[in-house]
Amino acid sequence: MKRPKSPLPPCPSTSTPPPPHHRQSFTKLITSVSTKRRNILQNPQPLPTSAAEINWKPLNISKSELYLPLTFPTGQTFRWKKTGPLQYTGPIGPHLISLKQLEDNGVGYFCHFTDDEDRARTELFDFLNMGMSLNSIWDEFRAADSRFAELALHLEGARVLRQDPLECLIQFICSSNNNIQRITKMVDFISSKGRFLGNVEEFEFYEFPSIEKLALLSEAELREAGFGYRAKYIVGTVAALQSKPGGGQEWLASLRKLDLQESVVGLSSLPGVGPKVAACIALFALDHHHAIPVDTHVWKIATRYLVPELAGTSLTPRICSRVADAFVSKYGKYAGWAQTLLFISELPSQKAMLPPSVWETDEGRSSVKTQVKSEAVQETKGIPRSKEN
DNA sequence: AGGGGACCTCTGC
DNA sequence: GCAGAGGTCCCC
Repeated sequence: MKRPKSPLPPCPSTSTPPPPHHRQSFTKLITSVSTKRRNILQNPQPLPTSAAEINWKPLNISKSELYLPLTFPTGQTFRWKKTGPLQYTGPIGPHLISLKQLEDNGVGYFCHFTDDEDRARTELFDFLNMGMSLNSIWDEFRAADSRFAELALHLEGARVLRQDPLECLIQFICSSNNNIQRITKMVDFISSKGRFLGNVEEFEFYEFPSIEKLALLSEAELREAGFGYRAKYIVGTVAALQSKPGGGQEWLASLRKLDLQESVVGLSSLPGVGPKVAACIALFALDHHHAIPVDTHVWKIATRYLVPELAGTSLTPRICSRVADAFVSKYGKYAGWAQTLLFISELPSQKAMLPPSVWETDEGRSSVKTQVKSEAVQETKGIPRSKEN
């Protein structure tokens, strides 16, 4: 087993489990229609999505283990939407779940649409990687790197999710040389081919389409939808998956059992998957916690702090793997989790809220020209983070 | 092996 | 206009 035994408390039993009929009636208020009917759904019913109406069930997890604004809108997944203050909603398999940062230093969840609440909770725990203790992992990073320790003070709770491999693969093929807004639009388009789950706020949510459903997409249709040259990658990758024994799903799942390098070799055989995308899938979906997605931000960090001797060279696969090795040497077997925090700290939205003291160079300081009014900035205003008080 | 350019589209300066 | 967006592919 790659995943260590849970250092966190097991599934918290909700203190006051609502009677089954409660859940049932509540769920019925949610608009949920079959795929066949969804195109006649012109005026979705108003939905009970305001925080006051939702009976949040507690997850026994502190803000330092999971802080939603640093976990969901920071580029790991493009399927989750901000549906309220400190609140995010997204599909996990056939379930539609909202999460909210609660005032009492915890996180609440609510299953909008599921036929099996217990199973939904189990899959939520899995998706949130609850078996991993962010605090323990970060303790090692803090000990190894004072700069990480400084950043960690301000970016508590930036967690790595455990996503479905197929969803992750398709999302990150879309991500190449692309911006978040457009990636989201593309992922939404693909998602809309799956089974409709329901609306929350202005968003429609869908189960991610199966490989069989994805295979119905043509390159022309994807180009029409604005995928550009990535259209042929999607079509090619879906075809490659279908050609695997068992139809691809099995093959993807098997990558979790291989070591990182074998996984990356397998993934890289798919069109549109290079070293960066492969590392993202390995880290965000395949339990390879030391995978290092080396993108432009990480490359900057690496040449500034970690491997200055590589500054000026270009990001070839070989150099890419040297950078990854340097990360693993410094941070150890969960190095990918360190990369995630460092990446987030480079996002303009997050950089704007870090004190200048964490930038050791003038270059870093001057790169933040204006205060960016980001989601996370605003969220942080909502519930002040203790370290900044 | 590794540098260089093309590739879709959209946003921000 | 033109670079840049959490790159990849192809060619030399």
